[in-house]
Amino acid sequence: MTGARPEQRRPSDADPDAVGRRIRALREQRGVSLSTLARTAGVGKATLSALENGLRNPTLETLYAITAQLGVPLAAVLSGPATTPTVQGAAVTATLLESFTDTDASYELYRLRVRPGAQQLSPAHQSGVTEHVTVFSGVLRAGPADAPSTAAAGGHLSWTSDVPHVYAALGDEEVAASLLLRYPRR
Amino acid sequence: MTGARPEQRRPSDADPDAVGRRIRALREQRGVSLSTLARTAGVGKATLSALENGLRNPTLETLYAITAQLGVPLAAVLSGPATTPTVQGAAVTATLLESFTDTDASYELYRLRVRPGAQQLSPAHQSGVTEHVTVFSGVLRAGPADAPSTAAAGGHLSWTSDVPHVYAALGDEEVAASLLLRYPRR
DNA sequence: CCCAGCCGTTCCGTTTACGGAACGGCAACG
DNA sequence: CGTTGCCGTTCCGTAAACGGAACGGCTGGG
Repeated sequence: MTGARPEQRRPSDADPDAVGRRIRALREQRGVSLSTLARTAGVGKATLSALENGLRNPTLETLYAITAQLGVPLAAVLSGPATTPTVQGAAVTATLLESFTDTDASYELYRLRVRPGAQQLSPAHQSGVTEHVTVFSGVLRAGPADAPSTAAAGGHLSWTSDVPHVYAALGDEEVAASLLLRYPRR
Repeated sequence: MTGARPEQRRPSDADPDAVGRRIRALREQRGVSLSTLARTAGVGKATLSALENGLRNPTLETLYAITAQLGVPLAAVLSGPATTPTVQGAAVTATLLESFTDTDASYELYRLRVRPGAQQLSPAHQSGVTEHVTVFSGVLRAGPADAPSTAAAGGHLSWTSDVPHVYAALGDEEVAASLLLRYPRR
């Protein structure tokens, strides 16, 4: 590095490690080999390999060639949902992905993370609010406080949240899930 | 359509000229000089100058340093404001909100819009892929082509998408919904 | 068993993005 | 006028991102 400045680490926001992991995940999800993706994207295997392992700081052109071939926007491999509002609770972290309103109701779509070994009780919402949860990973126990249900990866739960309700991760794995809140128009 | 990944993209995403113009616009909008921004962002004036004039292919690190100093997410200079990756089909528009991978499977969360008066048939996915749809508004008829189900606002449908499947909006109202695709790890 | 083919990583020479410094242009001031 | 100060651009040596090729590992076939 130029100048006699102490090496500054920037592990957080746009670190090459996270970008590399996302690219590798997208590639493997499509069942494509590194060699093939490198060839079809028009970049060197050395480049793609180093990039996926976070050993390089790619140029925009390289990143674009790869994400274009993967069929995702460039932003998809950069740091996650940027500057989105997040709610933190005892056991649950919720990130708002999108909100939506139509004539009958308004909706809020959240990304949920539930930490293991803790439970979170939420007070009742206004009457008529429903919650829909789809579990990505882990085992989730959630629902009305007096009658929660359990769902594993791929499962779906829904309930009317006009009574107090709970969230808990069973086992010692963090639960990832999506949550859709539906607020009927009053 | 859910079979086809987003393949279209706006060409401006990685156009160094457009990126440079957006950075220059953001900088001037804040009334800060090129020299000052370069110093506070910790990049060379030569770099910033060349970048703004579209003469270089910046690295991720450089872009991040500059956008962080400008106080905007990196994605803000890659494409126009509020652009999201979108797949268009005959009847369905899908916007990727988030993708997620864990040890067992990977997930893609989409925002769906289904136009009334049309129907869309999607080919089978690889074996084991499941789709979860939660309807925001309108009435959706969707599922395996030989046995689709119907859901109204607040309802939820899910099916295994290793056979051809259909999407259609019943009535004359557009359907808004969320779609979660789950790809088991092979 | 060997060999062919593909995998992802490593090696290495070339290209190029990088920042410090030098430059010309412009405005303010004595 | 010269001088000073900041502007954005250009020059240039260095560090590093790049792709081609070579490499070792694994798998399937003869």
